Amino acid sequence: MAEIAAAAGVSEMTFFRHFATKHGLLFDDPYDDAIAGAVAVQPQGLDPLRRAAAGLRAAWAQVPEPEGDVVRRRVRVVASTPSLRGEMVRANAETERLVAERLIADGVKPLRAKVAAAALLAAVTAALFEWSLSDDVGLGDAIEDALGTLEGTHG
Amino acid sequence: MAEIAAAAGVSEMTFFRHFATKHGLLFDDPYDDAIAGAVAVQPQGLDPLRRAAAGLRAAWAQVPEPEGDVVRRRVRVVASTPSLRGEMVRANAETERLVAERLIADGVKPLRAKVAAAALLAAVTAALFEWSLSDDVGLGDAIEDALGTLEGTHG
DNA sequence: TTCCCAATGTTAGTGACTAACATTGGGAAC
DNA sequence: GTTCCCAATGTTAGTCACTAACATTGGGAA
Repeated sequence: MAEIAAAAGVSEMTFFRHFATKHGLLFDDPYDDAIAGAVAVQPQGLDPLRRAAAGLRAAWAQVPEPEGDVVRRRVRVVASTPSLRGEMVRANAETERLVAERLIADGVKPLRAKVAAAALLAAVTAALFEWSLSDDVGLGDAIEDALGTLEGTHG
Repeated sequence: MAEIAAAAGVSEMTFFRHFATKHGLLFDDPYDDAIAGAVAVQPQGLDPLRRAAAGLRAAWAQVPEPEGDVVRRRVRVVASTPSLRGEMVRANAETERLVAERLIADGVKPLRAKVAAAALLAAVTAALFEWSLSDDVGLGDAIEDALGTLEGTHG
C-alpha cells in the first residue's frame, strides 16, 4: 500500500478515501446500469434466465471489443488469484442486484430472479476467466458461448 | 481471533494451523465429490447445464433436510456479510472445479463446462441465501426452484 | 477580505495473519 | 525401560491492510 500510494502521489489515507480496498483498484465496472437496463427491455415472455441472457447479449453488443492484451493480462491475474476472484464476485454483486431487481419489478418471483441474475453473472465471469487464459479466443465468442450454454441452445 | 482461539482452548497459532482463515471456520463442505459424482452419471445426451442441474438434484436427494434453524441462521450471517459471501464462493470453487472436470472428461468443451459449473453453484448459492432470509420456505423447495430456473422448466 | 468547507495529510492505532524458533509429550526402536 | 524422535503446540515478534481522530490547506463564495 505504501508503494501504491506513493506511486499515485498521495498518502495512504487519501488512497483509501477513493478505493475501499486495495483490491478495489482493479474493479471499476461502470456497466451495471447498462446491463440491468438491457435486461429490462427484453420480452417478458422469456423465462428469467433466458431474458437475463438476452439482456446481457444486447448490452455486450454496445461495448467495443477491447484492443491489445492489457485487459486479458489483467483478468488473468484476477483469475489466478483466489482472493481477487472473491473480490470480483463482490464487484459483480451490485450488477447482480440490479438485474434481479428489474426482473422482480416485472413480477418474477424473487428467488428465481436472484437465481437467474447470479447464474448469469457467474457464467459471464467464468467465460471471462477462461478467455483470459487462452491467447486466441475472442472475448465476444467466449461470452456468446457462455450465453448459449445458459440458454441450452449450443448443444 | 484471541477470543475464538481462547474459546477453543488453543493458541492463535494452533488455530491458524487448522483453518487457513478465520472465516474458513464456517465452511466445511464435504459434499464436493458427491455432487461431482452425481453429475457424472447423468445422461450425456443432456446439454452441460441441464446435466449439471440434474446431478445436483440427484445429489441433494441423498442429503437429509436440515432440522432446526441452526443452519438457516448460520447461512443468514454469511448471506448478509459481503466478505463472507466472498469466502463462500471460494469454498465453492473446489466443487465447481470437480463438476467442470467431469463434464470435460466426457467431451464437453472446457469453456462450456466451466460456465455450466459456475452457473450451477451460483444458482444454488443464491437459493441458499434466499432461503436463509425467509422463515417458512423449505430448503428443498428453494433448491428445486433454482434448478427449475436454470433448466427453464418452471416458467 | 473573510469565511468556509472539502480534500488531503498526520499520527497512532487495530486486527488478521505469518515467520522463526522453543517446548512437550507420547509412541517406536533398541 | 530407556532413548530417541517427531509431530503438534506454544511463544515472540513481527508485517500489512485498514481505521479513527484529529490537524492542515487552499480555493471559491459571500
